[in-house]
Amino acid sequence: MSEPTRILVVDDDAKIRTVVRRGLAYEGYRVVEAGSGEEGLEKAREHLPDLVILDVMMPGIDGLEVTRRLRSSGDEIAILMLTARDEVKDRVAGLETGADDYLVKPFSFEELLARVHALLRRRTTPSGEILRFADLELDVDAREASRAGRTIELTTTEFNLLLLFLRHPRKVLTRDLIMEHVWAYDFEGESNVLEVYVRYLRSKLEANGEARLIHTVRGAGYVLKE
Amino acid sequence: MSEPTRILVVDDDAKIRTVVRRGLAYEGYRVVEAGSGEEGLEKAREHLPDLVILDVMMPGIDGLEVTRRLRSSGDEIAILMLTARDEVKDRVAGLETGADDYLVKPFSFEELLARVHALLRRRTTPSGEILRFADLELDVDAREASRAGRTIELTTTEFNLLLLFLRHPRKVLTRDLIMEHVWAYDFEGESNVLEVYVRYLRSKLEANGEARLIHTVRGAGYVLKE
DNA sequence: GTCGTTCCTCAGCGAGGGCTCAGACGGCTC
DNA sequence: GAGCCGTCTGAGCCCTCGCTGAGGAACGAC
Repeated sequence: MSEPTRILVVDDDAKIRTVVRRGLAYEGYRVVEAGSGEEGLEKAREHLPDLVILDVMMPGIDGLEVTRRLRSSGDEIAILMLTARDEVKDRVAGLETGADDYLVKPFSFEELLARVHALLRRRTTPSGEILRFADLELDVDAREASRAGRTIELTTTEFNLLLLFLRHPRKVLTRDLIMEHVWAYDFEGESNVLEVYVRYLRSKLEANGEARLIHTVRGAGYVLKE
Repeated sequence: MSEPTRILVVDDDAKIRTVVRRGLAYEGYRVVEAGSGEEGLEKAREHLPDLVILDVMMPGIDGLEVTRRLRSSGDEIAILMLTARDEVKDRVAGLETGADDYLVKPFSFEELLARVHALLRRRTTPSGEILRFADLELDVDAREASRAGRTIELTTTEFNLLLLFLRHPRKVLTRDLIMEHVWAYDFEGESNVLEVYVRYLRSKLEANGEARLIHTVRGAGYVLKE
């Protein structure tokens, strides 16, 4: 909500990437590019985008395979597939492997934008959502957490941070990724805000001596796990 | 001069949406459109409409599923379902999942309007409606509140604001949402009317030293909760 | 006109919460 | 066991957000 929506564009055609990137950036999205399937998977892991725009036909790992792997990784990422004209079988295969929608090349930017909007709408947190992990609950509407029944008040930043963890349980989130998502920094100088907020969260979540849920992964980042 | 009634129209057929929107707008309603179930849920969350007009047959999340999700979110929204001709099982299923009424396509606008009026009458002011939260009561007809038995006089604006809170208990309502509902602003310049009225309400509701019910969520908005 | 009511504006203030910093801690490597 | 690097911790600064009290504008009743 507060954090900007991230879109990953995977296409081996640099021209298409550029057009799409510029257009989407102008619309206020954060755009990451990848020129191949391999790079796409890597960038997806690195940035946890909300939406992936994916060309089917690429040398190496193609769009279908990328879709398959993204889906098997468990995150709920929206996938918009770009297919060549008249390649009906591609579109069918795309939807079957798990793409959420497809767009036939060539397309106008407006068409693309319409699909993007539609897909992102679907992704956004549905009403009444309560995220759970172990004995921890986060009521997104009420913006409050609870653990083992006791209510926990959170400040905005704490809430955003915990939300990120709960959306990606059991995944190690790197410092950079967290900073980028919760603080929207491409920060230059060093700062230890993240450590400080992890501490705040821990102290609130473990106030009654409960087990640690946010674990430090030295040299990497943090994970939410039992 | 109470807040305008909001109606959300969810149908994948743009023509139907347009006809319905124009007609209802002419009748003085505020209309929001959505072209899919997903978008419908999103718009419902964003605008908190009083009534949803919902097509059953839609690709993706269909009308039944939308109904289910709206109902599970706890808000009391009136739902009018649009079903294809002769699809009796749809109508039954619709009512079973929680729709309040249905209308068979094709329909005349007058028929639709009649149902809309009927539903809104039933929903918004079933005579003698009293909203409650904790020890707070709001008599919608009399436009007056009471807490722990003692009667509280409210001005129009105070009433509208409290009504909004009582219709969405335990939900954080953003400033923008509240402004939009109670003041019908798409306000440009800054104003702190909202803060002022929250203050008025608080001072009236807590005149005898009772616990706070309207809580500030810094950086976000306000919630009604114990 | 005067009075009362309600809506809204404004400016000052207080504190919540975001962030920084320095030093302590602790796990790894050698 | 020593040293180092990465993380944790406690203290504290400071800015912004929201709260407050006062008062002016608009409106209607009389």
